[in-house]
Order: sequence, then C-alpha cells, then structure tokens
Amino acid sequence: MAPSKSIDLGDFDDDDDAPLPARGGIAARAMGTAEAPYLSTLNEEQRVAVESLDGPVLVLAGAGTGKTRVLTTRLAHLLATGRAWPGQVLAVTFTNKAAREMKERIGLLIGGVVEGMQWLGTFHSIGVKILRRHAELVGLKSDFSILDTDDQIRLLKQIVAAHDLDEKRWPARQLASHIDGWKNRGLLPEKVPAGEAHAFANGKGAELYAEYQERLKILNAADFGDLLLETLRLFQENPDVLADYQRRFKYMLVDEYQDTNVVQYLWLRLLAGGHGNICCVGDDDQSIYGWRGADVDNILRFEKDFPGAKVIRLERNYRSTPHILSAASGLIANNEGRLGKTLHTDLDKGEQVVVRGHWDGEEEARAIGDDIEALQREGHVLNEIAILVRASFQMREFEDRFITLGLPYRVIGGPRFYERAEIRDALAYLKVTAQPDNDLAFERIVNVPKRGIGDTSVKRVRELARTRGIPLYRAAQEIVETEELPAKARNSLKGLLESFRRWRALLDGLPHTELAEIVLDESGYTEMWQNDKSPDAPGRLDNLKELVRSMDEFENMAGFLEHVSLVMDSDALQSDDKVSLMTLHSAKGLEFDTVFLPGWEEGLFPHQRALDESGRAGLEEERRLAYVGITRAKRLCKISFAQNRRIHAMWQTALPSRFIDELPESHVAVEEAASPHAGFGWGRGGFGESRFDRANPFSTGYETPGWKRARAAYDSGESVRHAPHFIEGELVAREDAEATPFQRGERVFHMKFGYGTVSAVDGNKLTIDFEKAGTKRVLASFVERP
DNA sequence: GACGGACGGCTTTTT
DNA sequence: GCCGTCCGTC
Repeated sequence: MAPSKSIDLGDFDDDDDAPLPARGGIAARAMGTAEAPYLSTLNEEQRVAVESLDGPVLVLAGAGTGKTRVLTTRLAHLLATGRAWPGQVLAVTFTNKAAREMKERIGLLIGGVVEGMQWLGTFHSIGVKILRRHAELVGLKSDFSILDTDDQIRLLKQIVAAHDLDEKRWPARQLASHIDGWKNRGLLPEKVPAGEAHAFANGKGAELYAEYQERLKILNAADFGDLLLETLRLFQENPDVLADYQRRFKYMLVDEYQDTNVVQYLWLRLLAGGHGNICCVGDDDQSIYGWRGADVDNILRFEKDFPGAKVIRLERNYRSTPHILSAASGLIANNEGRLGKTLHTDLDKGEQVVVRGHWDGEEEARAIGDDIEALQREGHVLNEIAILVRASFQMREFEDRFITLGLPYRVIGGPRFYERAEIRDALAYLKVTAQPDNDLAFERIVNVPKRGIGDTSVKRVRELARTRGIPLYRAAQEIVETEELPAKARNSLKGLLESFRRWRALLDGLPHTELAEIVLDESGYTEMWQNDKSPDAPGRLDNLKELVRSMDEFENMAGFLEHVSLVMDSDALQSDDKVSLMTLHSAKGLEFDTVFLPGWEEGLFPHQRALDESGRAGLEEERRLAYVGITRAKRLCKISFAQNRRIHAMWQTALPSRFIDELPESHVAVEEAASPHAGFGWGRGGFGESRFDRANPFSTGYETPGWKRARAAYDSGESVRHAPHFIEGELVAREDAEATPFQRGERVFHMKFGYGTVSAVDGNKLTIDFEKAGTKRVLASFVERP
C-alpha cells in the first residue's frame, strides 16, 4: 500500500458502486476516432496487450520489455475509455514499491492524481481492506491487529512450550515456517494432509496450527498469511460476499504473476469467476520465489485455468545489448518447464559477457574493486554499477574492500527500518497506548527498559489473563491490586500502567508526533539508549528520531500504526553517487549499465541447499536467478568465480558453476585475472569440452604456498567433505519432493543404499533402516517408492 | 532478576 | 567466524 496520508479504518460505504457509463458513450466514441496519445508510444505487442480489455489475458513480459509500461497504460486505457471507474478496477502487486510506482505512473499518464483507485495495492493490503469490512464472518473484529513475524514466533513459542515440547528439538521458527507454508497453499488446519502434519513434533503439527489459529482469534489478530487465507475463506464460505466483489471488480490486473502462490491464485480465480476480465503480467523465467510459496505452475497453467485466454508475448527488449541478451537466453534455455520466449533487441552488439576466475574470494573482491575504479576514471557513474551476490554473507568481502579503497557504496535490502529492535520497541509502546488489548506489544515492552518485571512476574500476569479470558493489560491492572507479585515488581508495573493511562488520555488532544515523543521519553526508553555504551546506540537514537519524524505524514496514530504493520520498507535515498551492493533476489526489476556477478561456484550458486531440498526444481530456480542477474545489465556484465572461498570459517575448494559452462560460447569472453595467483590450469586453451576443468581443479603443477596448502587439503579429503555433491542433486533428486511425503513404516528405494523401511520422518529428512546399508538419515528427495 | 559464558547454526525475503 | 539464544551463577 502506498503511504497514503489518511487511511480510513472504518470506511464501510460503497461509494464506488456508481453506475457505469454506457458503452459507446461520448468518451468511448471520441476514443474511436482520435488516437489516445499514450497509445502511440507503444510497440505493436504492447499495444495489443493494452487494448485486449475483455476476457482473460496473459502478458508474458520478458526482462526489459516494458512490462510496467504496459500495465499502467492498460489501466489508464480502462479509465480513459470509460470502461470502468477507478473503484471498479482491482490491481494487485507484490510489493508496496510496485504499487506506489504504478499509482504515480498512471497519474502521469492521465494527468493529475488518480482519485478513487482504492483497489490498487498489494495482495496483503487489499486482503486487509476486505477482511476489515467482513471481519465478523471469519471470527475477528474489524479492528483486528496484524502480527509480524516476530510476534508470530513469540506466540508460537508459548504454544510449543504449553505442549511440553522441547524448544530445542522443535523450534517455534520451524513450526512458523510450516504454518506459513500451509497458509501459502490455502490449507486451513483441518485440511493439512496427514503426512505433513507429521512433519512437526511427531504429528502434532496440524494440532498446534489449529491452536495457533484459535489463539489469534482470541487476540483479535491476524498474521500475514491470514490476510490472504482468511480472505479466501471469507469468499468460499460466503457466496453473497463473493458475488458482491465479483460485481464490483469489473476488471482485474495482476503484476508479477509468476510469483503468486496457491492462495493468491485461488483468490484471483474466485474473483474473476464471473466476467473473467483478468489480465496477468509476468515472466516464468523470472520466478525466483518458489522457496517462499510462489508456484511457477500458476503462470504455466494459465491457459488451462482460464479457457479462451489470450497470450501475448513481449519479446522486444529495450535494455540490454545482444551479447548480454543472448548469453542470458542461452543459459535459461537449459530449463525444461518454460513457456518460451525469444528476446531480441535493436541495440548495437556491445561487449561480450566477461567470465573471470580467481584464486580466492578476496582476490575476486580486489579485482572488482579495481574494475570499478577504472570505470570511474573513464567517467562512469557509480549509480550505474551494481554487484549482485547469491547470499548476503558475500557482501562483506566487498564492503571491506570498498572501505579500504574509499569507494562509496550502498547496501540494498539490509535489515529493514521497521525490523530494527529499537523501532519495534517504540512501535510496541505506541501500540499499547492506542490499543491496550494488544497483548504481544504489551509483552514486548513490559520490561524494556529493565524495570524489575521479570519473566516470573510476566508469567503470573499471563496465567491470570488466560484463566479469566482477558487481555494481558486488564490482567495487569487487576494483579497490581493484589499481593500476587513481589512489591518491587508490583509497584513498577503499577507505575507503567499509570503512565499508559496518562498517555492514552492524550491520544485525542495532542498531535500524535508529540505524544510519541512523550511516550518514548517518559517510559525511559530513549534514556536507555542514551546510557548504552555500545557503538550502535547513537544510530538507534537517530532511528527513533526518524520514526517520529515519519509519523508526520499521517493524520493520526491509528492511521500510522495501520501503515507500519503493512509496510515494512522505507525508501533509501538515491541522491548520491554510489555502487550498489545487493542480493540477486533484491535486484529483480532493477537495471544497471554495469553488473558484476561474483561467486559463480558450485555449492554457492547454484546453492547446495536449493539442490538438496528441491532437486531439479531447485536447480531450475537457481538458473532463473542467474538469468535475472545477467538481464539486469544494460552494457556490461562480468561474471566471476573463486577457486577457494572461506565459508563459516572453513576454507573450501569450489568448482566453477555449471551455469558458466551453460553460457553460449560466442557471447562470452574469458578474461585472465590480473593477479599472479590466477591464470592457472583452466585458463589455458580457451574452450574445450568444458571451459573450466571442473573434474579436477588441481590438475596443474602450479606451485605456491597457498596452492600447496589447498591441494594438501583436497588430497586429504578435508575440503572434499564439504565439497558439493552436485551430481546427486542433479541426477536423483525428484522434482516434486514436497508433494508426496513419506510415512513411517513405508518401504522405499534409495539410489545408493538400496531398499529400506522408513523409521522416522523429520520434515524432508527421513531415517531409514536399509536392508544392506544399515540405518541412515537421508533427504526425502533422494528416495522413491519401489 | 540480571548478567555473562557456552553452544549451535548458518540462502534467498515480502507482506 | 559471528550472532543470537539458553542456561547457570551471583
């Protein structure tokens, strides 16, 4: 949701149900003869995508083909031709940023701010809006609060503990991810397949999930998954409500369709049920969020799901040079499950994609640093240079190097503003002030700063709350009137409650920013950080100031709090010239003149865990990630790998990524690394069977101390122990590892160990008594039913 | 109840 | 090698 200045929490009126202008009205007729100016800037396919308004449409928009332009123009077109009022169009995106951008661009197209586009937003923000209107139908009150991941974990911890389960063996975090997974797939507790319910705490998974849902209802709260799942349930159980929204949303637009999960898909299909005017835009080759529930199948199946669908391919790329485009296309062609697109461009050939090998990660960072300084000397702007890594730990090497060089850089997608502890604490104070029944917020700050109300006291309050069925805050009010707590804790708690009472009284009288300052001051929270000696304390104080400042944009406290529970990002300013450093995932949708892609090594990229846990599907997703990386580059793309890398304090020898060998030769130039350590073995004869000798990385007689050490480790097997067993990942892992869980007692077959019986199931790990090989723990994806 | 040492885990991340 | 969580001690 865009940071709108006022959020109406109680807007239950249906002012957007105004009658449609008759088809063939004046506006439409005028359109027929005079060409709308915004149409003339589109290419042919884009124009078809914009003008195919009726029925299901899938726009397959390759990287850099003008996807956002099509989406926004199509929306503008719907409004300009009088097909629909702004309030009759449902337009969903995944991120707040995307929603914000779309709003701005539509404004530019049709002039001025678009009024009444109340159904343009993220899946989640639209879900909340619908849920608040009909909360009582799903067992909530319309002012329900939204839990973030942190609150969710704390709640689950309590539930796990109440079942006398060992937190160590069954971490709440793991349960949370199971529950998220179920919610992503649209599964209510009673629908969780028996096999999967076994995945946690010996079969208690579904039971704990059910209990968690009950607790949420008692707390009058919903987690992120509920915002989608409960909306779906609302539609499924209340046909009249569904029919109302089907009528309301005359046209639907979906961005990044390849990232939708099952609930979102079911949601969309229900809503599009009547008219079927749904337009989904996406790129199956850029689906990189399978691990958090996105289902590429949604886009692959579109034509089946929506019969008569029109599929439009945008294949003309406006971003990258032919070499870059061809390298990326050649790579992605190795994937099997694709709809297939052929990207082309009119740009000049440009430079080939550069591939370069290094001795270790440090040398790689040094070389990239040098490259960037050279580019800078040639007059390139740092803002147009990016380093995209697979995993965030890789960033450190670059940060170290850039600090040494004095090269300005910015890290994108680090810890989010609203996820910082001090911000969450401050928000918890404000929440308790505005919503005394918010138990999780209350618990978070009851003893922060330390005021002598420890775990034992909190536990007493919680017990009372539970037995009496009242919120913690009320329980606290009652308990301080008794002798239940030790005097110190009692007085302290009494004082805190008195403070909250005082602050609450100021809610209506005082501007909310001033009140926030008072709360943070009088609670001793600011003071706590002022007295903190740690080096990051001043930064935290700054963040608190920034928080209060940002509240200014909102009308009142309630509006502000609603905004922050949905919007967890804060836009970093892009004013000064800096190199961007980020993960491949956060680079999606961005573009840069020059892109560096370091760390292309087996085990790191493709990541070993992706292969272990998801087999072939995992490998294909990693390949799409590589594709996303390359297609971010406009003019120059430099891929590199290191032979040796330190991961978790252990030196590991790695092989060049298979993705490097998958790049089509004619679009790649191998560059010798400048360092004296590099240039051994694999650089020699250009392209052979494999460009880089991956069978034996130590096949040359190269002799330096570091090299000898590495070879000794290799020979002794020390690094082999950690070396990726990529062959297994590729050859025997099954694609649908998750779909059919194994049960205890089941007879299975393993490629290496032969036949055996499953004796225990722990998520995707199985303990199997093999007939020949004894008892082993193996991944479920490596066994099959005989 | 608060603090400090030991222990384990460790891809990606939005809402 | 670093960070967050847990448990034991004062």
